[in-house]
Amino acid sequence: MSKTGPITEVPAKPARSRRVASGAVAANSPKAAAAKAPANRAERAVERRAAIVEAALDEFIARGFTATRLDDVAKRAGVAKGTIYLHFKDKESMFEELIRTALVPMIGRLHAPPPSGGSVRDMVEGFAENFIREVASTRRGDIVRLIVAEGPRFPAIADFYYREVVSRGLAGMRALIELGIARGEIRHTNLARFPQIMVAPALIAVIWQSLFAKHAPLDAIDMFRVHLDLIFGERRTA
Amino acid sequence: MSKTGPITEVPAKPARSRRVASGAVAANSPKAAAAKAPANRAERAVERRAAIVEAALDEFIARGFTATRLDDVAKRAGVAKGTIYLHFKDKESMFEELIRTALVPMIGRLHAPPPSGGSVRDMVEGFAENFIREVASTRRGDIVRLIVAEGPRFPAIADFYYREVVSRGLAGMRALIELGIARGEIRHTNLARFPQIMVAPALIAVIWQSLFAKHAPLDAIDMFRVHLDLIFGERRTA
DNA sequence: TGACAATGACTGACCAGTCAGTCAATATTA
DNA sequence: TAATATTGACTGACTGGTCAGTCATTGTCA
Repeated sequence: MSKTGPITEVPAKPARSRRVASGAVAANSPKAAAAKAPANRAERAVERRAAIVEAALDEFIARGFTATRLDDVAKRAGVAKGTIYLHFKDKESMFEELIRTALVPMIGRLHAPPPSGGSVRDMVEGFAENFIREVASTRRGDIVRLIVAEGPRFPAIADFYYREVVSRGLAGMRALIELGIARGEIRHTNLARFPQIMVAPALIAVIWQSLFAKHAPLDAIDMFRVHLDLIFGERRTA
Repeated sequence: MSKTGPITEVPAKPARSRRVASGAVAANSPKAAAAKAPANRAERAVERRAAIVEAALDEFIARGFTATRLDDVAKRAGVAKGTIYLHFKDKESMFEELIRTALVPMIGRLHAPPPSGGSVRDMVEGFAENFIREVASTRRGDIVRLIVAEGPRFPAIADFYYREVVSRGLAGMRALIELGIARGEIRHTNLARFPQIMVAPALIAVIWQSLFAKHAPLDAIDMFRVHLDLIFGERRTA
């Protein structure tokens, strides 16, 4: 065994082909660079960097840190390997920066102004539906799995994740729970001690999707509603 | 970066030293081989295999599949690298067999006769306490994390885990939930549709322990009791 | 044209897996 | 029982392939 591992193959779209053959078509005006023809250097550099980030995330998710080959990342990004090193110091810092970058949108959500209208249950339910739709069923979910997988070997990443995502998320959830208790929607006052319970099914859904979806699909949103019924009591009609 | 990675160092006890220098001490009788002097070949082989399994599990847990070096496993087991290949076909099948072997005790638990006495809540609580004590806080928990980490790259393992552990565990839990519903202990009949909810906090605890324990210790058993309160209603006194 | 971006062939370290040789344990013979 | 032969478990140096990271060369923009 050398090439053929247990690793599920990654298709690797060939990325946009190399530059359009030199002198061809001057169809678009020199300045009005639309989507296709990248204008100046800086712009192109940004574009390439994005392509690298994109490709690297896909590879890291599919193979994990160690098994990912930078040659593959380069090929997938449509770039030479050396180009990667114009943007990142080495594989390790590239990985860390990637994860950090990928988490920013999630962190953004946590700060998003909670739509204070409606019941606490509606707030939690809306939040969870968002989370499940945008995380559990997308590549962001794989990032969470990636953190679980590589966290112990990258303490810096686990620390960052705890600080920026977990502790903030739990604090927000705790506040929401306390609001629910104050309003009389939630009767179990102990729940505020373990906000983890509130989000547990959502996380289970993330893991389930990437490991067992093909064995037994899981309707995460439906499951979460049942979970909320436990906490807030059975829903009226809806 | 070549040797010094982000990898948290693993101490690696040097294992028992090579055979005691030839003619030394005949302190113990030739047949009554106690713990120290391994008697015949077969016995020694079994012992060595066990040492390899032990060492390999530690390394795989600490570093993951790809980053684990068989040289290190051999060193830790106090054995030459070639010896590993007397017991396992290659690294990959070694990994798979290890995981399978490590799961057997867990599978055993799932089949254990449920102590039918007492309430359903007591049964679940007893089961969960066991699980948290024996899995969440031990190396078995790391194995669960390892499966989450490597599962997507080892479909065979994910399949095995689903078939032997997950589906059986959930089926058992569903039966328990239905019993609880029949007895009137559980009012939310929908819970039987998602037994995952029942075990979610226990799994969260497993992941929490290996990623965030040092940031914020989590009393998993306490948390699980609160979770059960949601399902069965607040506990009387106890 | 000068300055910088991009390339990809190359290097050296690393590691899974091999195999010829060793030697303690066991079997056989005298 | 002692001397000798046979076995096969065990070893570890070695091979072949892989891959992170480098850098001289080439291409491109302003």
